Order: sequence, then C-alpha cells, then structure tokens
Amino acid sequence: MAVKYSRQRQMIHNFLITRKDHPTADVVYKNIRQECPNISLGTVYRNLTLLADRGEIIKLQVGDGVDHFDADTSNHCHFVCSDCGAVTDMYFDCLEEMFAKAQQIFSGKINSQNTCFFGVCKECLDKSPENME
Amino acid sequence: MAVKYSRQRQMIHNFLITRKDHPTADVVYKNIRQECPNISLGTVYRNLTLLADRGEIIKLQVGDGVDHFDADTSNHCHFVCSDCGAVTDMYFDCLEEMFAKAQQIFSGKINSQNTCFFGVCKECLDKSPENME
DNA sequence: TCCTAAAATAGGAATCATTACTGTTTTGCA
DNA sequence: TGCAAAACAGTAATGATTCCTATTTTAGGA
Repeated sequence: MAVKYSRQRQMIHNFLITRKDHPTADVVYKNIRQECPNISLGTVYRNLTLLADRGEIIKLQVGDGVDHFDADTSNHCHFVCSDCGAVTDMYFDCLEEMFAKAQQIFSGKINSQNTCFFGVCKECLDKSPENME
Repeated sequence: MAVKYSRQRQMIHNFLITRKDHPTADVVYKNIRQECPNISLGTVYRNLTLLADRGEIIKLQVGDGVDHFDADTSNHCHFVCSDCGAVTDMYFDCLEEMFAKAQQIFSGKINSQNTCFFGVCKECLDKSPENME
C-alpha cells in the first residue's frame, strides 16, 4: 500500500525530532493535541508504528512496559535511570565493531541492534548518594 | 520483607534453567501446570518478577510486547528473529570493554546492560532466502 | 479544476499482558 | 505446637496497544 501524506504524521514526526527524551505514545499524543485538539490516540499509535516500520524513527523498549520513540536513527545506545525513569542517549565509537563482530560469529542475517544501559543518572545520584554503593 | 521458600518459585526457577529459548510468563505457566495443575498465573508473574528483582533471572523485552525470561545471568547478548520470533543467546568477549568504556564516559552509575540484535535467523533464511537481500 | 479510488482519520470498542485484591494456606522461627 | 509473615489461588481490575467503522483527505488522471 502506498503511503500518502498526512498532516498528523508530519506533526508527529516533527514533534519527535524536537525531543531528545524518547517520549511515549501518550506523551506524543498529549503534546500534539495542543495544536491539533482532535487527533486520536489511535492515529498517534498507527503513525508511530508506520514511521518505525519505515525506519524513520526508532521504537524502543527500556523495561518499563511502555514503548518509547526516538527520531534519532543513528547507531547509538540508551541509558535508563532506574530511579527517575529518564532515557538518555549514549554515543559509542565501538558499536560498529561490535556489529561487525556479531555478524561474523552469527550464521543468520543481522539488521539492527539495540543496546540499553541501566543504572542511576547523575541527577538522581546527587539527590540520593546511597545509590552509589 | 524476608523471602520464604515456596515450592512454586522453586519449580519456576528450575524450569527456566532447563530452557534456553527465553520463554514468556505464559509459556512458563502452561509448562509448570503440567506437574502443578492449580498454580495460578499471578503466582508465576509474581515469582518471575521477584526472581528478576533479586538478580536470579533476567527479564528481557525484545520488541514483541511480551516479557521474556532467562535463567542465564551471565553477561551476554540476545538475537531476535523478526521472522519466527525466536530469541537466542550470543556470547561476546567485547561486552566487558564496552561496559567499562560506558562507565568512563558516563557521569551516572551503570549497573547493567542489555543488548539485542535483530534480523533473520539461519533457519528462516534457509526457508525464505529473499530475506538475505 | 473535478472525480475517484486508495489511504488516513476520529472515536470508540476490544484485546491481552500484567498487576492488584482477598480470603486461605504455607513457611519458619521460638 | 503456635503464630506472624509471606505466599498462594482465583479472580477482578488496569492500562497500553490494536482493531473496527463510518467519514474525510490525498493524489493522480481526465
């Protein structure tokens, strides 16, 4: 099925590009509704899935049971704070090597990769130093 | 709260140790029920979560919307076939370096890591070579 | 510019994995 | 053995996501 333009999809993609905090579908919905009050949640989900399927955004699961979305499709990792739940980007130069090595030792075909680090972010450490251990 | 022994939890952990395919809670439930017919699904979920919280097993999300569980707590990666959905283990020697490097460049505290590769497994490639591209 | 089929939408219902609740049973220590 | 804490079974509730349908929008051709 050919993909046709839709204002809603454009707004969703644009919004995601402005955000570096990997919002959930619901956060996208609530924000888009500010300027497009009768967009439906189903439309948000449908378009987020469509954009992810087309590789224009990334859908990521970080263990909190909710999908997060990221307009940055470059090869990078994520860090998830188990205290405040914040999801932040981490850039690595060794990801490519790792990817290549994985393809070497694996007999199937590898298309993509997703790496998540878990821990406590600096802000939460400063608030509760006992997390440092 | 102190953790007390429970036969159900023991069975769940034992079952998970015998499986290398990272079953979901529902698969665990259906299998345990073979020898413990009136175990409840809630008990399975509660114990899987408890075991994961205590670090005795790993809970992992691979993008299919369902949690998977792994009794192998060693530092390793996973591969997910987007065709058949199979989740398999991948062992890497560069994971430790990556972890160390991540801790160096990151100002917070990193506790754990989860890496997933996505693609098509050998079995599915053999069946449908067009996936090779 | 108008016409039309395909695609997309809004709104709401349905699904389904997971969690919460409650009365009963089990565990483990004294 | 007695008892309080923990765990259980069974079931209801939650909540993220998907599905459904009638209506609207898009885009290409006459």
